[in-house]
Amino acid sequence: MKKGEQTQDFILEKSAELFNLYGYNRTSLSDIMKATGLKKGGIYNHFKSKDDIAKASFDRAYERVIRRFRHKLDECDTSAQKLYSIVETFRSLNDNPVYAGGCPIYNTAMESIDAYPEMRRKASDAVTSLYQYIVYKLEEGRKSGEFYADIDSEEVATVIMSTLEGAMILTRVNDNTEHLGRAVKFVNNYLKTQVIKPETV
Amino acid sequence: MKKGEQTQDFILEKSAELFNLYGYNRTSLSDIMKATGLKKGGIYNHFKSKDDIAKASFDRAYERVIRRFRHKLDECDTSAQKLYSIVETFRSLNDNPVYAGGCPIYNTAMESIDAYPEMRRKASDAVTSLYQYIVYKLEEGRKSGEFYADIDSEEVATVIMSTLEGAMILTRVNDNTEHLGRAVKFVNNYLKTQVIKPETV
DNA sequence: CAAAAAACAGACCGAAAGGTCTTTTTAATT
DNA sequence: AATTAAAAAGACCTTTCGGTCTGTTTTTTG
Repeated sequence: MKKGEQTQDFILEKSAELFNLYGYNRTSLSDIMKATGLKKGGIYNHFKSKDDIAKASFDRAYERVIRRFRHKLDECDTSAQKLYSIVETFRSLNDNPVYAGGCPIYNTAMESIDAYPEMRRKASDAVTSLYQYIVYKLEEGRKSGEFYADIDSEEVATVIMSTLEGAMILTRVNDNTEHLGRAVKFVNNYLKTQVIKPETV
Repeated sequence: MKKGEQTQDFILEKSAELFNLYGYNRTSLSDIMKATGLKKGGIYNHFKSKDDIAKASFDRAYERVIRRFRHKLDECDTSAQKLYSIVETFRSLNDNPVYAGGCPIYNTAMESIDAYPEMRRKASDAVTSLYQYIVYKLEEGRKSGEFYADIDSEEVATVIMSTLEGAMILTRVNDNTEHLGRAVKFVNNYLKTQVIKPETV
C-alpha cells in the first residue's frame, strides 16, 4: 500500500468519525486537519472538496454497517436464526457502534434531507436496501415454511426497522439504554409469536 | 398587542420554520433576515443572539406539538380512546405537520446531541415528558381495569414511541408514507390485542 | 401634539469558513 | 545515488458568519 493511499484512508477514517459525531455542517476542514494532523495541502491533495470527503466517508460507514449484518448472518442456518441475528445486530450497533454518534446511515439521512440532495439520495438508498434485505430474508422464511404463510413481509420489515431504529434514537436522545432493551425484547417476542412458527419437535 | 411583540412573534415563527427545515447550523441570520424582511438591527433588537432565537423557537414548537396531543385527548372519555388518540396524533403530525421538516422535537434532539448541551437538554426533557405522559395514560387505564393488569407501561410506552417515531423518520427519509401507515396499523393492533381488554358487552 | 421610548436600518468588525496555488519536502522509480 | 513524481505545507483569497453600534424612523406615552 502506497503512502498516498494510506493517507487517504486515514483522512476518511477520521472524517467519518467527525461527520458522524457532529454532522457535515459542524465539521469544518480545520477539524479534519486537527484530527488528521495534516494541513490543507495534504488534504486537498487527495480530495477535491469537503463534499467529496463526506461522500467517501459515508460509503465507508455504510459498508461497515452492512458488513456487520452480513457477518452475523453468515453464522446462521435457519431463517429464524437470521431474523434474530438482524435484531441482535441492531442492538450491537448501539452497544458497540461502527462510529461513535449513532447510526451513520440515519444521521446522514436526517441531516441531508432538505439540504444536500446527493447525500440524501445515498442515505435513502442505503436505508431502502437494508429494508429490502430484511424483506428478502422474511420471504425466504415464509416460502420455506419456517414462518407463517400469511405474514406481510413488508409490514414485518417496517415494524422491525421502525421500532429498533426509533428505540436507538430514543436511547441516544435520552441517554437511556433501557428503551433499546425494551424494544429488542418486544420485537423478539413479536417475531417469536407472530412470525416464526413454533418448532415442530 | 404592541408592535414589538408582534415582530418578536413573527421572527420566532419564521425562524422555527427555518430551523426545522434546515437545522440550527444551516440557518444563518441572513436566512432569518430574508424570511422576515427585517435587517440585523430589527432582529437583534428583540433577541440577544442566534442561540436565543433558537431556544425560543424550540419552546414554541414544543408547545404546539404538546397542544396537538392534548387537544385530541380532551375529546376522549375512555383510556382506550386516549391511547388510540395518541397514535392518531403521531400520524397527524406527519400528514399535517406543526412545521415542515419533520418532528421539531426529534430534529432538535438529534442535531443538538454532541454539540449544544443546553438545547440537547431541552429536547431530551421534551421527549422524556412526552414519554412520561404516555406512561401516565397507560397506568390510568391499567388501574381502572380497562387495560390488562399485567402490562408493563414503560415497555408499552417505549414500543409506541419507538415504532411511530421510527416510522416517521423512515417515511421521511424514503419519502414513502407507507412505512408510517403500516406502523400505525401495527401499533393499533398491538394495543387492541395486548393492552386493551376486549369490551365487555 | 410634543417628548420619550422603542423599533429598525445598515455600515462595520473580527473570526472562521471552504478553497486555490506555489513552494518545499518526501517517497517512488530507474 | 540521481531523477522524477507524488505528497504535504502553508500563505493567501473570497465569502459568509454571528455580532456590535450608531444614527434614523416609527410608536407609544403624557
